[in-house]
Amino acid sequence: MSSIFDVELFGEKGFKRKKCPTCGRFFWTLNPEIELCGDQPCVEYSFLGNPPVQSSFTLTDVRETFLSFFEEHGHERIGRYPVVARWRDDVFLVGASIYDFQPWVTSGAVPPPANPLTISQPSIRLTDIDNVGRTGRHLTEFEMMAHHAFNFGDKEIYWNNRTVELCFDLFTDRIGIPSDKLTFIEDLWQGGGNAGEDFEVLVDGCEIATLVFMQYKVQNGDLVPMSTKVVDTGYGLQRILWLTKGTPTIYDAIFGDVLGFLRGEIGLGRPEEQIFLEASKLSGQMELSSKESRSKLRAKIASRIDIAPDELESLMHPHELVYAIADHTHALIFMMGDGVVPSNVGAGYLARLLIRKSLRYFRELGLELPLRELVSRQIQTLTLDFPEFKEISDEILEIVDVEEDRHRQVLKRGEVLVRRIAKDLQGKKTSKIPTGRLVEFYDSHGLTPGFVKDIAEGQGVQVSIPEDFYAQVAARHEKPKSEVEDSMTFEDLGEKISGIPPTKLLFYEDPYLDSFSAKVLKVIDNGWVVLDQTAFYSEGGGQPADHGIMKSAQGEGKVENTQRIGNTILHLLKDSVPAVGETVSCVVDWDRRKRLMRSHTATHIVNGAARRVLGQHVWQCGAQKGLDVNRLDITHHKHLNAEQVKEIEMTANSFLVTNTTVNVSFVPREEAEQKYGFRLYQGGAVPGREIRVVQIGDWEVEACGGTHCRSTGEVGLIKLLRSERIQDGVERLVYAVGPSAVELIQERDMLLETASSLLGVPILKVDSALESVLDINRNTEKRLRQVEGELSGLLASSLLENAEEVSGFKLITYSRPLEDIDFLIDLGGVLSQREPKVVSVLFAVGDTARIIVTVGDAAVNSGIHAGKIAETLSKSLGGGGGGKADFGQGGGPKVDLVSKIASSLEELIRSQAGS
RNA sequence: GGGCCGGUGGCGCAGUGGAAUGCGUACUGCGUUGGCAUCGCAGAGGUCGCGGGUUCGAGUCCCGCCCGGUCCA
Repeated sequence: MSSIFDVELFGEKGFKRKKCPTCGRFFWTLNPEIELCGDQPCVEYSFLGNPPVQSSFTLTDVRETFLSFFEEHGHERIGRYPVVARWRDDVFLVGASIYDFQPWVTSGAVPPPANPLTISQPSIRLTDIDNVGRTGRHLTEFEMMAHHAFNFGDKEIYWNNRTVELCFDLFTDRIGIPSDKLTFIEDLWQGGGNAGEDFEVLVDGCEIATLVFMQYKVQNGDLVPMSTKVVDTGYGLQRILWLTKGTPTIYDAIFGDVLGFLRGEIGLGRPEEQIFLEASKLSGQMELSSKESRSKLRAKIASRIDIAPDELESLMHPHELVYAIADHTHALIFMMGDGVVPSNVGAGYLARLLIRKSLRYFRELGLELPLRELVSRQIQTLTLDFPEFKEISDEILEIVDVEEDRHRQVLKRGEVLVRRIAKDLQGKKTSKIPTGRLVEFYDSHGLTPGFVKDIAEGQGVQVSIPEDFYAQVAARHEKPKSEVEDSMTFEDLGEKISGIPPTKLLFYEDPYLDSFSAKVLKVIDNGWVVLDQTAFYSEGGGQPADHGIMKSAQGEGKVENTQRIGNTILHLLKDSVPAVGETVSCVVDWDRRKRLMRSHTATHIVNGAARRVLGQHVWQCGAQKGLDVNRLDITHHKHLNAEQVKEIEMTANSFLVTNTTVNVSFVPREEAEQKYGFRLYQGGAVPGREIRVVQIGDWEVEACGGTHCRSTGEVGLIKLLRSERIQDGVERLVYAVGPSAVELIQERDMLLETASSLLGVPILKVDSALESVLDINRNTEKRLRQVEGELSGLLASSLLENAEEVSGFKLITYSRPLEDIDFLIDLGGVLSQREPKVVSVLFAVGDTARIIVTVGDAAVNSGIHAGKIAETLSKSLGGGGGGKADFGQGGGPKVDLVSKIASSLEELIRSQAGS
């Protein structure tokens, strides 16, 4: 048999292959009595209260045991990666150790940092977040310990035999698990577009490791073999510790101190071991996705330990919340420690989700404790293993406070909102809040149905929460259709340049090289030219492409774009395109390039300044260098005020004038990460075994592919123009650099000059002069309104004196320019107040005509209706109108008819008076 | 990145296409009072987020943008 599962070790040790009668899967074991595979739901956990190992391991012990074991067996130990996957755009968070090496290493594009290697990678998975605390085994943050071997082509490090052997030795020799307790189940693993056979490794029903032999690409559902074969293992650190302790839940094994603290704050006793022991056993037996299955589980546990389901619920629920809080805040620290700032988008939202869930659980438990106190405790414990969180802990706590305050605001606003709606419904004699409203409260205002219920029922309005509430929320988010993908232009180019040797990058050898000669290797029909070497910088890292001139026998061509695909640089030529084989002489548009170099160096300086002014949580999360203005997006939880912007500007410029040398070097990845930390990856992680490190003194060190000035003095000047809020948690700094900055300052100066000469005061008095101008304007307007009021009084008298008597009413018609419409409305009001028998029809005439009709009390009582008069008159002007009995308005575009409709007016009044 | 909710005096909010006498609160003055609270009277305070469009007429309807909130990936 040549199956990948039939490894040498099994033969040597005498493992037997069996088929599980329940799930039908094949598995390997040394225990002749075992029939079932050993996984859930085929078997129950049997280590609870009865661990297979006698030990007093801690998390630190297990981690160290693992890593040193693999070091002793030829693996290089690699430091952990951040939990924020800045080097990937397909995921926000690292969910497994292999994420660290995707896609660059696994695709073969970049060599691994070491081979084979071992690592313990903190990983975050939020998909099962609602099961955390309830199942006894789910965590949002866990450490995946791993040993990886990358086998490229013929160069094999090791494969299935060695992998299983190492795993077996680790568990039996070092952890001390009896060998006949180990079960290896055959399975097929798929994920992230790859697949491979794998073993699930189980002990006493607990899965503690997965050994994947990744060797296929998934294409259209088929498995296509790859030349790269990767040993991808994952050992659950927390699971292994749980196994050795045999506590009722995994939370008891890892969060001991925190759980005790929380229970103390709430006044909650220790949970009944038997209950949670059974819960953990049983929850493995069933999917816990719906509320229904959760209550089924409750019922089952209740019958096992002979207790009423309601009583069981009240015994378990508070403890489940305590477990969940401990877990959520723990994961939160990893996320924030690695630079995630809570936000309403991206990874930031996931951090906010954890905070909000924790706060809701606090509320449910009646816990008044500030969240920061719990987080602070957790950090203290966590820094023993992760000292890197020390320097950022104060900021984490501050941000947690800000978030808790925000949440309070949400609830406060929500309470007012729900009260209002409840009152509204009562007015309509409806005593129940409709489900649609409930969904809207949650989706648009962040209010959970439970919260709404509390408030509404206090107002005497009923709320019933549907079972499928969250499904209804989800339904609101179903997309109608997906967007069309971008054009594949560059991918098309990629195929056409395969086989061309890498372009020699002259701009790295000498960033100040502005002219060079090169040989044309390839010309693609639409004007893209590949050279053997180039000083044209290709667009990347937020730095726009170089432009310039390329001279050949064909003439002088303009380089209008430069792009990089893999290791090849392509130039887009306009006018004269050279021929293959020609030698061309090229000149880089140096004014452009010099501006971009200054901008790029300035960006690093501003980033460093922002971190110094605002704190360690500041990370670059996007940057665009330009010829005139540049922008840098940074993570920060509050709006920047004018003082902070000024301070960043001053800090940056004060450093700039020290004229510090900008040092660029290629450094092996591991060395760079060790020396400078993951701060390097401000612009996302950079591929390659060697990283190009741009170091500006001790101010800022970044992995960066851009071109930079020799020293900071060349930047000249950095002028911050403004800050904007891009998203919650992300602030954008906009700034100009060098001569561009001077230009902008000059423009602003000019504006001030103009303003000062318009106002006729010196520049320093522009503000106070403008203030007094505005003040005068306000007073003038007020005065105007007063005069208009007086005028309308006088005018009313005169109009009433000259009013036409029609059927005992005083008919007034009067016309003014269109812009006096407000005056006419006022006048109409005065007329109807002064004279009960008045019927006034006022016209405002301009490009269009407006009609105001006011009618005095007596006339209204006699049946005259202002709105109807306005309507009738307006219709004859080609428009429409309406209004109340005493006040109507309308108008129409037929301006020239205004003088003629007066005659129809008398008729109108007579007919209304008669009716 | 997408969905939804919102933006009207300092603050909290009303406002069926037809007058912003807007409402509550805070503010100023006067009165009531030994003083405070309370109460009464008067007053001040508005680019209805911005820009287009439809209309005789837009806070209100349509489109775009800006800002805030929230949920989802």
